[in-house]
Amino acid sequence: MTVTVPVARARPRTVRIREGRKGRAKVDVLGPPAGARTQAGVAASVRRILNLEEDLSPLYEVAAGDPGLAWIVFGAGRMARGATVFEDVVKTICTTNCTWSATERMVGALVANLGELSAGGHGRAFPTPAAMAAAPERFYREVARAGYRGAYLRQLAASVAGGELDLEALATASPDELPDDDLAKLLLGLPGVGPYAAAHIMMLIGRHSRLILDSWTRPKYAQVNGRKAGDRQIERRFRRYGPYAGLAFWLYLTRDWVEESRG
DNA sequence: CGTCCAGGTCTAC
DNA sequence: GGTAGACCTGGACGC
Repeated sequence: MTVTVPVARARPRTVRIREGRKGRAKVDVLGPPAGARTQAGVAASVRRILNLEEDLSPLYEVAAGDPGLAWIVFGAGRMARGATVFEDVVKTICTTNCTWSATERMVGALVANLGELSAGGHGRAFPTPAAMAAAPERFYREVARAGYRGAYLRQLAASVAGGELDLEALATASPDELPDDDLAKLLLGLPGVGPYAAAHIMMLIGRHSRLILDSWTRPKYAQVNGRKAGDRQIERRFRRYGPYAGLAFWLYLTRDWVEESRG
């Protein structure tokens, strides 16, 4: 895949990520030669995007004893993410109460109009909080066509740009300093973030306790499971996974995505 | 054409 | 604490 990532105190860079040998990722930086600082910045972004740091072995230990999920232990479970938590939160808000095509339209407009061009001009980075905060209401309404989400996005961007809200810190805080319940409460306080979005964001920052329950996962669970089930019943089924319940649920639902590519 | 609703959330009871 | 209605948008669908 090709993504454009931010680089501290420099233009964004567009990188091509491919599968290398020995399970490694091979990263090519497009455009002008990248110095040491740029390489380090790009590497940090790629690590976050691919979630390379996370140790999922506790999940695999439980999954090994669950016939429905034993297949994941080869190394499944790393959800692709944005380069920043801010990006993940914005995109998640853009998935709420609309079709996937609408999500693509909104996010595409943000990047195309507010995102900084990468060195070499190969792509645009996801817009910074400052850029999104500076965009007028009209942009969200008439260009992004974000509807009522426009106000949420501007408000969120302004809080982050103004320094009152540090979303990036949420990804590095340990469960000891910030328990899942507190994190969930904090996220639910963000504009446009409800139970679905909070669970989704938490999954992306390595807090997998919450199940993402929405109009896609509920029927998908019924399909995979063979029969319908209420939210409480679904949560019971994955309770054995404790802090990994949400990820176990997600993998249970998306097995067909993985089997396709693994054969 | 009108209605419904999609990877929900917010407010007001 | 649980629930009803409103909410932008635009595709899908029935008429």
